[in-house]
Amino acid sequence: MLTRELNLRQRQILKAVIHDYITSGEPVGSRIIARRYLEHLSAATIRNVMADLEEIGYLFQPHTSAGRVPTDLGYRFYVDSLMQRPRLSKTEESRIEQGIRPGSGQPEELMQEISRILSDLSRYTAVVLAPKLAQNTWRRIDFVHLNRERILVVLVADSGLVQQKVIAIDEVIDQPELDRISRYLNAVLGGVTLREVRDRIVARMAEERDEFNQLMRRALELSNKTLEGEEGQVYIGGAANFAHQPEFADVKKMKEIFEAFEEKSKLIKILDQCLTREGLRIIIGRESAIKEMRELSLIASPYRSGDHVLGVLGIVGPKRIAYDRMVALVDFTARLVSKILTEVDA
Amino acid sequence: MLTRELNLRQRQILKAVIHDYITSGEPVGSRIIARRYLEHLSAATIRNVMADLEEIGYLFQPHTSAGRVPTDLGYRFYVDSLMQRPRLSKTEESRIEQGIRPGSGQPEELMQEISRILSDLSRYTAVVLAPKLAQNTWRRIDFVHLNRERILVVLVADSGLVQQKVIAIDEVIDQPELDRISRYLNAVLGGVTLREVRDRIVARMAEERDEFNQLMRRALELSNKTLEGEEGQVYIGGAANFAHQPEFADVKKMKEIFEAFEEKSKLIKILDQCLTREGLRIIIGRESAIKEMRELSLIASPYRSGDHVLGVLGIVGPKRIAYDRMVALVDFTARLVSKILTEVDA
DNA sequence: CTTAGCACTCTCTCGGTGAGAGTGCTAAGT
DNA sequence: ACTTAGCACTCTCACCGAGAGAGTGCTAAG
Repeated sequence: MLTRELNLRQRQILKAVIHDYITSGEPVGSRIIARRYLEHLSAATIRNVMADLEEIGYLFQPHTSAGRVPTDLGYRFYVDSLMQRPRLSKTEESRIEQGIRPGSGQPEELMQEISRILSDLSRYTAVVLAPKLAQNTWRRIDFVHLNRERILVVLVADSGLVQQKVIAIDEVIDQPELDRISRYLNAVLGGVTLREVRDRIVARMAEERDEFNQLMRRALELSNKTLEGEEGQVYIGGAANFAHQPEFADVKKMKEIFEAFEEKSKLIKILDQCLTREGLRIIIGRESAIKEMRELSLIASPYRSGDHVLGVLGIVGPKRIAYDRMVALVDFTARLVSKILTEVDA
Repeated sequence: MLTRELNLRQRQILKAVIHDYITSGEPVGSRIIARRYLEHLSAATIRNVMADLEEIGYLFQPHTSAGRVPTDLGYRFYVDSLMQRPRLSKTEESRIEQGIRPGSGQPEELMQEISRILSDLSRYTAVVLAPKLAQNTWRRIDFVHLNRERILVVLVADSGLVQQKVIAIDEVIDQPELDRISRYLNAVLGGVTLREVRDRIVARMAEERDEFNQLMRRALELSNKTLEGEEGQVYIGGAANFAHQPEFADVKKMKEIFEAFEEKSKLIKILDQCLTREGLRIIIGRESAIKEMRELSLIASPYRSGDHVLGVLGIVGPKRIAYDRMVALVDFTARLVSKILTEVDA
């Protein structure tokens, strides 16, 4: 497949087909392209080119006498080589800025706000992967003794976010001892993940050959318990927007999609992939290897606090989504969120 | 309307119509009733009775040559006077008991588990209204100083649930002072809501004529801030189950419903009504005064910790839901959750 | 009071038909 | 050599009408 060997005319026509299909949702014929996009050419000429594009695998014909529809490959070429990246309007930018203001510093609120504003502005479905305890870098840790077996761990991230977790312990540790442990941990903390803290403790224990230092041992145990068994959390906004889309008018398809959204584990798997990479990513249809995403596209970008990637935010929509606008939207939002989480508050 | 003046035969026939409609989803004719439910009567006789029931307003005919469908009033009479209350099977009971085990003591988990098990077993949509800070009675309160303006409030309920909230304060309060305040509040706490604590402080301030006692003043302020601006939280499980239902095959209706679920405020409003009342409640179709619920029924029951009603759990489904089974399911679950939240853990 | 019989009404399914859209191919034009 | 007009062909979709099926209300007889 000579993906990058398209000549100007082929590129123009592919672009036109995709644009038209994105707005209309109906297979687009040569006539429409000739009239609406390339007036100096006749329908017959365009037909020839379209036949070529179909052969390369960029277009597809649902049936003999229908127009053409882009394939996954066609969209891929479009987003990689054809698409321009428009900016959002000032109005939209300020709507986002207004919409995302984490008052309390609790991640839940921030995630809700992000998913809300993304789904409102896109009219599609927003997905946000929350920061994980393991991923985040922390400024402070506190332990609150709840009862004999349970302790509440309070973590304040460098970004100002506050996360909590209840952990179960085997031995009784009283509050003064907990305070000592947190003082000890806090001394090591600062711009560092909990995993790194653990490693440092282990290193220090080795170095000091003091394997039975109770304080260190307990600090290690509490850190472990805190990191233990954490699964990603996804916030979904505007799932109902799928009902707008004519291509999901079929109830079976709708059901499939809604079930996929409820069974969040698959979604987390895809989003996790975006977590490792830097920058915005687009996953089109079958590219995702997940059955339910066959007919969907994901536009997602990681967000950071400082240099640490914390989570992912994005939009899920039909493959005929307005990629250019959505890229602008997701990109702007991710940058804004990163900025908010990076500016350390007093 | 002489609602309770139905004779035996009318009751039998109404019950038969409702049972058949609930399982089949199709308008039921006199023939079917005669064959399947009341073999000693002829279709013609049943037709006469059905005509009567239609006149009273319990049945309705979609068109001249269709069978009958129950009206909201018909369902209402059924659940009030006709329905028996079966027990769940042992298998189901133990599935629920297995499914609801709040490990961490964080309400989120418990709510998730409840909504999951309810939607799994009912094959409809589960709704759970989370406990509110204001409603709950507390065993302990702690404050963790986060930074200049923010404090984390940690509340341990009598039920063992742990809830947190970040509040913003105007004046700087350091950790030792926060500890003093929490000691003071803890002394008043125990089987009591935060609102009552506030009232007691106010009373004591009045009594001691010591309006400028800083400790009390600050304790009061922190309690106020904690209660401030709390909105109900709803957990929804199995929304995709609506797609099973033939009556929502119409995409427009589906969309309406999904949007209603996303816009949770309306749902909260309905559930709040169930919060005040004791015991299980059934709301059928237009009884709810909320447009989106027109075609839906809600079966909900409050759950308690000790004598305090904390929240509500229930099931939303089409009006032709299997009321008897759902009532058993919701009732059992509410009792179980109440039991879990009442048994004080060590 | 119950029931059999009957005419009537309404819906739903199915096959057929024709309009419309779009194509590929061929041959002529530039 | 590329472009375009013309044309036959294919496929879908909306529409129509007929007929089966289901259920009713009414009447008259048991």
